[in-house]
Formats: sequence, structure tokens, C-alpha cells
Amino acid sequence: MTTLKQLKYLCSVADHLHFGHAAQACFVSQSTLSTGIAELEKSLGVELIERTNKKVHLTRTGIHITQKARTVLAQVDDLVYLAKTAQTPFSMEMHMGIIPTVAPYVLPQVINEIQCEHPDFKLFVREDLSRHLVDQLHSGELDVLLLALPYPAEDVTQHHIFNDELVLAYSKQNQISQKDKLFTSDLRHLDFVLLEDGHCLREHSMDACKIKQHDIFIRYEATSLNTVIQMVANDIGVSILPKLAIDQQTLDDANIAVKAFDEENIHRAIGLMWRKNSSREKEFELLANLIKYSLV
Amino acid sequence: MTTLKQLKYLCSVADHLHFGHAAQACFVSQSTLSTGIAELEKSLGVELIERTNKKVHLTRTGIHITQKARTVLAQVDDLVYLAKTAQTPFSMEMHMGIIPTVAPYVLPQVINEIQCEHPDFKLFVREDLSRHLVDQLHSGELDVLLLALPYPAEDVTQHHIFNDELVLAYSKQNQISQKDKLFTSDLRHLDFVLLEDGHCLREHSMDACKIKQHDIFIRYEATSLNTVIQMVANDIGVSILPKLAIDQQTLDDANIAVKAFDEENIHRAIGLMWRKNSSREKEFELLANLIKYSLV
DNA sequence: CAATATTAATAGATTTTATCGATTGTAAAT
DNA sequence: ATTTACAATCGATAAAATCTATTAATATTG
Repeated sequence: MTTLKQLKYLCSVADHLHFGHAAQACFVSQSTLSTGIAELEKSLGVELIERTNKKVHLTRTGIHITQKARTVLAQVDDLVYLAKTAQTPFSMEMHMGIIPTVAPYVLPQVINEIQCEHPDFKLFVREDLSRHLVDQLHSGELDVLLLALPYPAEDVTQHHIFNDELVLAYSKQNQISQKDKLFTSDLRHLDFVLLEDGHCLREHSMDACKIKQHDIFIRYEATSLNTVIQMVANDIGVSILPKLAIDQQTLDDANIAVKAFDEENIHRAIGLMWRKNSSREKEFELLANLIKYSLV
Repeated sequence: MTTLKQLKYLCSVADHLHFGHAAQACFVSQSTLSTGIAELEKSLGVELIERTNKKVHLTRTGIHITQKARTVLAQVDDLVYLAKTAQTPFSMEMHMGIIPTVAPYVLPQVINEIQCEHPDFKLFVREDLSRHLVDQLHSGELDVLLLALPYPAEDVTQHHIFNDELVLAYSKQNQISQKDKLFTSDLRHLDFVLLEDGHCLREHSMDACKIKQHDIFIRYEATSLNTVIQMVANDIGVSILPKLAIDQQTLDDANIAVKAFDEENIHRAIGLMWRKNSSREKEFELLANLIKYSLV
């Protein structure tokens, strides 16, 4: 069987054209190298080196084989190097999953920050519902997820990054705009615009505001936050939106207003999730920091 | 130390995503493969495979390393294949040396024949004096020589191919053209045109015709047979030429005639020379045949 | 021409490694 | 709770790699 060691010996002989010196360069005895070469020749069934006791030189085949052997050895070195550098953070590609209610408001800054800090880092992003992302995380397609926590999943680590305040959005025509102070109890029996089922924002916001499905009227189920905002502006209903998703332009443009609750802890938690015991845990923690500071 | 075996194990695990099956595919026990993978991971210092006792899948790094490993293994296969085919005649390139007094008269037919018989065969040819060719043969730059034999050299095999008759060439004005029959003894005291020193044809023809340097007058020493013919045509002197070198056109065009000797064995021998015990001996013998039949 | 030096191959001994079968420990499935 | 499935681990053994010393063959030197 051909081995890398044999190929190394061959290259060394090709370099030195002297078995003794070649052996020294490989830090083995001359006899070891000699038998190594002999075995290689036997396993290949070709004479690679013409040797008398005074002269050593490669056969034509030997020259060709040596050439190939060098390529092989170089590629193995490359492989080893790749493995070594794979441990340094942000050197290996990373596949991240992210939920749609976070992606557009966070990704631009994050990607910008990452590209500044680690220009060679390759981040691949896939946007999907939490449920699908978690499957892909487990199958290995994705390395890490950015989503709203907590999310029920096994064998994963969930790492909190920041809290995203939840506020009430409503049309300026809506009667709720009359109120001075806002409490979650005021939400009962209102008309609501919500995201369609599957978006965790729906459950998280209802949990945070302590409302149940039967407490309210669901007037519209939208496929994206953008649609929700449009519907709210047209006073189809009110909605609970993450502060992240609301920029000045939204408020200026549309017939829409937002108001925070006069209570504590009305927010959803955003964080990373990765497979438990992943060897890239430290890298993910660094990524979490990076995300946190890219949003200041 | 990274070994090919370990890489093979890794690829097998990547294929099967199951240690037991992967081991079977490698014809080793599960424990052997398991320790092989463990060693690879240790030597690379990276986790390549995430394994619980129910699921096996590669880490991101593992995917990359496996990809590289596959390339390496494929190239080793390629190397082995190259070695195996290197033994089949005319599959490996061949560097041939040839002397100037043979090259132009033999090579075209030979190359043509070779290209017909072995279209993928790569023959490299270098033209030089026997002395230089023999050096290059010993240094390994050349694999085989086509020259006039015998030639004094050590550790070589000389292989006769054919005899090249030597004839006298002279100007039609030259008084030798009067003679009816031609014997080597007639050459004494004639004016001669010869090739410059170093061309073995000079010695071989003088040997064959049993003449010594002091028996004759050397009127001109030419660098090529073509020049010799020109000089003979202008009646500077006569010369002994190999029949190979004389084509009909030469005779038609120039003021020149040739005559064979009325004696036996006035010829030079043309053959191959290669390093003794060369592993390509059989191939060279085939080449010799090929040359022989390309000249019919 | 004998004596010495050089060099690759070989032999014999020893250490190291590879491999196996059997067992263990741990999840998952029944 | 029991069984099943799987990778890791253990201990024993077989295989190999490697070393030192020697041999055989050839150059070089005195």
C-alpha cells in the first residue's frame, strides 16, 4: 500500500540524489528510507530510482511520480493548514439562519460590522421560520441561528444577545390613540393584525402582553411585518411590533403611531442558538458580541 | 502524523455517516476506524465529526477537510495508475539522442511510424555528437540513443538495428570515376573531404575502409554531411558517405556520383544504446524493431 | 595494486503501531 | 423497564517500522 511517508522519502531522494542525506533530511536512518523506497517501488511495480553504489538518479517514471508526489504532499500540508486555521475564529465559512422578523432590521448592520472586522470571513445567511431553521441546524446545513428566544429545541445552546422592546402600533384614527397611558390589559377585545402562523413573533408578543387568542379579534393575518404595518396604517386593526422593526421613516410616511407599554418587560429576547457542544462555541459567542455592538 | 489511511476513513464516514458501515467499506473493524478518526482529529487539532450515539455528521471544518482529502486520495490513485501504465510500452515520454549523420535520414520515417502506431507516445529528440549524447544518457537526461555502433561506453547496452553501407562519393570530374571496380586500397593518397572531428562517422568510415589519417590528404573538414556533399561536388576531394545520406535528388542535382566498394562489410552499424539494466529495456527493443521496419 | 573510503542494501533485534474481538456506556425505541 | 443501536474504549496480539550493525560493491588514494 502506498503511504505518504514513502512519497516523502521519494521526494527527499529526488532532492538529494543521495540516500544518506535524504534519510537525514527525513530524520530517519538510511536503512529506513531505503526500505521505504523499495516498498514504494514494489507497490507501484516500477523502478523509480536507478542506483549504483556511487550514483543515484531518477528514472523517467520516477521523475513523473515524484512530481505527482510533491503535489500530493503539498495538498496534505494544505489540508493540515486548513485544519489548524479552522480553529481561529471567523476563518471558516459560517452558515447562519435568521428569522424574517429580525433579518431586515439587524442583518445590514451586522454584516457591515463583520466585513470591517473580518474581511475574509464568509457568512452565508438563510431566512426562514424558526421551526425550519432548527431542523436545518440539527441536520448540519446551518451552524448557528439568530432568532427570538426561548425556542423549544433539544441539544442546543441558546445565547441571549439583547431584548427587543414590543410596542403597540395603531392608526392615528384608532380610538386607542386617545389613551394617555397604555397597559396590556387595554388590548382586550381590540381588532388585531397579526403575522400568519409559524412566525414566533406572534406567540412571543402575545405571551409578553399576556393576551390569549380568544381575547382579541384577528382581522388580518399577514405574511410579513411590512404588510402588517400597511394594514395597521389603514386601520384594519392594531398590532404589536418589535421596536427594531420601526424606523423613523415608517412613522413619518404612514398614518401610523406607536406607543410603549407602561409596564416592565414587554419585549422579546433575541439571541443565538447552536448545537450543544459545537466545537465553534467560542466563535459563536464572539459573533454574539459582534452583533450586540453592531446595533448600538 | 496524518496518514492516507486516516483520510480514507474520514471519507468513508462522510459517505456512510455511520461508523460501522464506514468501517465495513474500508474492510476494517469499527474500532480500528474509530481510533483512526480520533487520531486524525487529534493530529489536526479539530473536531471533524459530531457524533452522538445516534447521529453522525460532519462539522463545517469536517466537510472542508473531507473535500480536500478526496482530492488527495484521487491524486494518489492517479499516481498509482500512472505508475502502472508506465510499464506498458510507449505510454511514458521518451527522450532520445541521435547523431547528426543519422538524424535527418532516419527520423522523419521513424517519427511518422511511431505516430501511426502509438499516437499518444511523446518522443523528444536531441541531436548531438555521440560523446555528448553518452554523457546525457548517463546523467539521465536522455533515455536512449540512436547512433553508430560500436561506441566505447561503460554500463550500457548496445543494440544493433541495421547496417548502413558506406560508399565513395566523388565529383564526376574526378579521375576515380574512370575506375571500373573500386577497392578500399584505391583510396590511398586521394584528396578527402571529411566531417570535422567528433563525428563518429569519420572514424567509422576510415576504420571500415582500412585507411589511416596519414594515408590520405584531408582537404576540407565540414560541419555537416550537406557541406561535405557540396565540397565533393566541387571536386575539393572525395568522401566516404553512408548510403542513408544519399537520395536520388542529391545525385540528380549535383555534379556528383557514388560507387560502392567491391568488398564485403564496408558499412557502419546503426543501433540503440541505453543504460545497462534500464527498466525500459523491452520498450527499447520494441523501438529498435519499429525503427528497422520504418526504413524498409 | 593494495588499502581505504563511500554508499546502498540487508540482517537481526527492538520498539511502535495497527488491528481485532469483546466490553462498556449512552441514547433512542419498544 | 427493557431492548436495541451505536460509538468509544480496553486488552491482547499481530504486524510494521525503525534502528544499529554488517555486507557487498565500487571508487579513490597512497
